[in-house]
Amino acid sequence: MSPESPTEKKQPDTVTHSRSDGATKAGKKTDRRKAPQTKEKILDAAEALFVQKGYYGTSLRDISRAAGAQLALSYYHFGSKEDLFRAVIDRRADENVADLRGALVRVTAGGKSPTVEEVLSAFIEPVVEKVLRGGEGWRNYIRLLAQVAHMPQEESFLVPVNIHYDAVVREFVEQMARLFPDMAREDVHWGFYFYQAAITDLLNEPGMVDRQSDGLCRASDLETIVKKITRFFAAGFRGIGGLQDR
Amino acid sequence: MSPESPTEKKQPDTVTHSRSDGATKAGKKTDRRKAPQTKEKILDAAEALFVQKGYYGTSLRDISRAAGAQLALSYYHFGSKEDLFRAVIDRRADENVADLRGALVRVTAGGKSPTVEEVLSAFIEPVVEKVLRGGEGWRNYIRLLAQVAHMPQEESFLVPVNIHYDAVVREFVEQMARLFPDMAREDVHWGFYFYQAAITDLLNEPGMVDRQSDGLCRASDLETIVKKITRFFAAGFRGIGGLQDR
DNA sequence: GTCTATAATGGGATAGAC
DNA sequence: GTCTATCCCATTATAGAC
Repeated sequence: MSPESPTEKKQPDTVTHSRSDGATKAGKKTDRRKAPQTKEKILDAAEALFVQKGYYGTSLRDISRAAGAQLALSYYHFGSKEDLFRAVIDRRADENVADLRGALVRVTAGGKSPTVEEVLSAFIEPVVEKVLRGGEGWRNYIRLLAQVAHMPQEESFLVPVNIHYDAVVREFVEQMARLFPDMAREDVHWGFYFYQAAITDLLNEPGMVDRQSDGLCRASDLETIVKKITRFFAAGFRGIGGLQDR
Repeated sequence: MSPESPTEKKQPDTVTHSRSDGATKAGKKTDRRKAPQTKEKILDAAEALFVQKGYYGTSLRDISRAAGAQLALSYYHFGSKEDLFRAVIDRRADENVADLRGALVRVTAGGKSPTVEEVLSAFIEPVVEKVLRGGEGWRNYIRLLAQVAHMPQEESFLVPVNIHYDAVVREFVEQMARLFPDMAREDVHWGFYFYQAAITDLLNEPGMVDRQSDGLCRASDLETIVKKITRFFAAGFRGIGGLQDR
């Protein structure tokens, strides 16, 4: 288990010192206000490495090296490893939740009743969008979220994730329940939970389906998957909901 | 993050020395053939701890302490931490796979065509059976399997899991495809993959549904879940299979 | 804010007596 | 097969100069 360092390209140090706002203040003393850059670089590196090797499998040394920063700076900016992990989760959570909520609001705009497919799509599409077009940072973040969803509950550093995302999930379940007024509330929860499980699995572990299907299915082809998964789970909901017409 | 040792009852040392075959050889020297017990106890402890804290989060020192054995014995019996992990997976794999295969054979006995529910049940019931009535060891093992299914692909120690379980999963997918001859093979794989995702999530993380549903759903109530999950996914398969009558 | 240096601890792994 | 003792290295975390 040789701890491989990730294939990160370290930016040359010269770039680090060339911030544009440094020029405006006309170099009195050496401009050392690199904090925003360093902080972000540490967060980026942590995000990438936590995904690749897990929380325990990643050391602050790995992170510092990948970020091109000093080990001590992780402690200066974040305090501890757990705090750093929390900061990684927190950084993009609000935007992500806002996008999910926005998508839900959009399909229910004007009090109209959406289709099951529309509600299911509203939950997966903002996420897929980020993976496909949000750049490497978002790609790592989403996968990290999916990974966290599968970690042992006992871990104390997992709490912040739940805080961010529980509320919006409830709103989706609410909307689903409105679509199937005759379905037991319990069953709506189960159905949506199964749906979340499929999504997090997909985002997390691109390899199992590919292998089991001999390449027929490709978990990395997210555009195809959005169609497949919404269709399948819509059928599941309609089947247990007893209504074929929505 | 205090590393709690599991609630294992240490067998008193007196019992350790009272193996029946020790008497047959009429105590020449001190009978030290405790290997089978020690080996199993290390495996048991490893199984429990890997589930609780993950691979990297568990040290061989933790395992040895929980097993009531010396640190060096883990190396003597298994070689390395990775090898120990593999041994944990291997120990119960054959029996587990045999039960899955047996359940599949049973619902297709005599060349008869099973229902979708029967095939889905054949995949989840042997597993649930072990969790409910297989004792603590099986309960830990199944959860460990579910956990492994969600770990980063890159980990080298995950290979043995795939080796054991891929074949039988293919057989289930085969049978499913036979039930839906008009469904694209690809879609059968997707459906079964979603199903596996829901199962592994359920076995892994008993807490998320409970929380999201305010206790309405309880992931620990596996008997209820077998009904819910097979019903939901059968509906999913029928919906995309275009056949309402099987 | 950044750096070097180091403390304090725990990790995987092995040698060798019994 | 079991045990003690130990090597060597990585880890989290902090102190203090600049």
